[in-house]
Amino acid sequence: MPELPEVEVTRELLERWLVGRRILSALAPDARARGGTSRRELEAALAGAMTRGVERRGKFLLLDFGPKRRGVVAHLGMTGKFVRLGRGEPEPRFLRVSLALSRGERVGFVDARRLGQFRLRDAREERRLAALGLEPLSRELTAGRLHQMASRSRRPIKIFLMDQKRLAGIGNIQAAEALFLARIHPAREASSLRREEAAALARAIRSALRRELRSYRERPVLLSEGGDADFLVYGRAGEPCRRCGSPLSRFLQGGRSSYYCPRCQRKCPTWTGRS
DNA sequence: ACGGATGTTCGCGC
DNA sequence: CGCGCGAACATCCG
Repeated sequence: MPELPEVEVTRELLERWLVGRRILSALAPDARARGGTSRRELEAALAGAMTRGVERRGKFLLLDFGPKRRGVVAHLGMTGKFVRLGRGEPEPRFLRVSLALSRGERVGFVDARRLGQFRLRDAREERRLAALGLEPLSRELTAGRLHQMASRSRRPIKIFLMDQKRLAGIGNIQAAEALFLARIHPAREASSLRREEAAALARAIRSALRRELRSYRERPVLLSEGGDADFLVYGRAGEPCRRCGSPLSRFLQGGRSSYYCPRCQRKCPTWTGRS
């Protein structure tokens, strides 16, 4: 599930696999889902490139080949992943882009559903990247800024959290996990959050992301196998809440599943301290 | 067998 | 501009 933590761990992998190594040739039989760079252009631009660095912005991965070459912007979508193939290793299904390195090694972008992207950077990509909101793991995320942004949105807080123009990198799973940690009901209107709730939420977001990062770093097998880490609430409808034991609930928000604990995450908190 | 759900983003309407 | 919905795609599950 490619949200910020998985994308960050993928970035670390790509850094180890690619930085300082030359791409001898590239094959992109099926790199584009809905527009993007043409196959010829991609292959021509990547052949001979030396990878200088791999960055992450929100859920986007950026390959840097130095000032003389166009970089790559990649997005995992829902099913995208990067794999490393040794000499003679058979190609996996749904291989979209393959980068040949020395010693017969290859790094491949695999994406069954083709909702991911692997494109050369251009003006349009720059605009998309520039439109991304703040990095939730950086100092940019403060209680004050979160409260200020939330106070201007009438959407449910969970939908708000997943808006990449506000915070970059949070998806359906991490939104559910963070709201559980902060004890906030996912359907609460964003602008109704009190200052201390926003502060708790800012801490919860960092905590949920770090927890997930740790889980992927410890067991990177989860990445390649597409397995799930164990979540606090996501995907656990009917199972007991890890905090209070009540059965967790599921409902639809914007067409996507939301999970929460009806006891820990009240729509009308009774602890506001004002009544 | 078939309908519904699955982590994503984008573009189109209001 | 804010917001909600459906599309893009392929697979899996009951």
